[in-house]
Amino acid sequence: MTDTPTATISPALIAEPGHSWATVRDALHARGQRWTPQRRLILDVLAAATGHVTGTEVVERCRAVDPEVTPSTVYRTLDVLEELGYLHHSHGAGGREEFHVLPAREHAHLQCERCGRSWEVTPDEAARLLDGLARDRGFRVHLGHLSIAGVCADCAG
Amino acid sequence: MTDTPTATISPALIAEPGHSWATVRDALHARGQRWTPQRRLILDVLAAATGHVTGTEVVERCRAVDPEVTPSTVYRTLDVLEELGYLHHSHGAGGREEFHVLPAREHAHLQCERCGRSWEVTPDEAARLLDGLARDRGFRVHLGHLSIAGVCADCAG
DNA sequence: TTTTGTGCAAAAGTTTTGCAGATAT
DNA sequence: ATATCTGCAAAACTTTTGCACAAAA
Repeated sequence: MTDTPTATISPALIAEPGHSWATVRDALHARGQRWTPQRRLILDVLAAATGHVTGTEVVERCRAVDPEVTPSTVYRTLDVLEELGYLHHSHGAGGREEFHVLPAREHAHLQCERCGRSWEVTPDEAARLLDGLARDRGFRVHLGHLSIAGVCADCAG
Repeated sequence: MTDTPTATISPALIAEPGHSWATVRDALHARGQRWTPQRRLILDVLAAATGHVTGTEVVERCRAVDPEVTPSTVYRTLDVLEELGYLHHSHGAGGREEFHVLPAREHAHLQCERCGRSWEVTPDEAARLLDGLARDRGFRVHLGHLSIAGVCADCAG
């Protein structure tokens, strides 16, 4: 991994600034915490991330917009947002943390080891496995933390 | 994670030196590669690891036996062994690489987020999920790379 | 004004790499 | 003899932490 392109980030990667983060802001305030420009930027980046992003990616995309933003701020904010429940993280193919904004329903990720693309796996699809593990072992799977690696249809040829 | 105990490693963690690694040695030779004391030690450590170990753990356990062994040697050997197919790695709760010697049949891991214990998930148990993904999406899951996080029966109370 | 957040810089932890010398074949 | 391995040291990379100053409430 020597290729860490500080490339220009496509505008599409940053959510439209008009997005209302009122709920998050209120949740922060309810805990005596602050609503800052940096936190809004980080949320914009997360919201624009289709599926998931690594910590490094969030840092890069934030810095592409505002070079003043530092890694420490990003990581600390990701922690806060996860505590608030607006964010989950799992571990992708490279073993790096992958964050995603909490969607309507929790889902797992399917990740192709060859092309790197990823898809969501809904609770329905995973139901049989989850139910089986719950029934046989009493194990409750944390679906949002589940990353399934393999080879996708296209790459299998 | 400031606690990296260089603690004495229980003898139980190292496989009996009598173990025959003839197959691995032959596979190495078949590729023009060398059979070295360091590689044998690393295999002993891996074989004694119940289920999985992180790269750091392999390093520590090797050094507990022979302090001369260096991280670079361990990581390079792990790569070689994985290329040969004697080893697989996945990513555990902390996102760190977890290696395990390739068992008779490939299996996934179930890992409790509270107590940290882990169990094997057999292909049978995961079959429904795997078959579903293969049928509906043409996605072939890499079972040995699958680490399922959640809460175990004991911790759920 | 008081507490929380930020940027900076430095550290921590894991894994990788370059290289000269050692070793397996 | 010769290509592969090893140990050492240093680097790469991601993530964390301490601290003084800035900013939010």
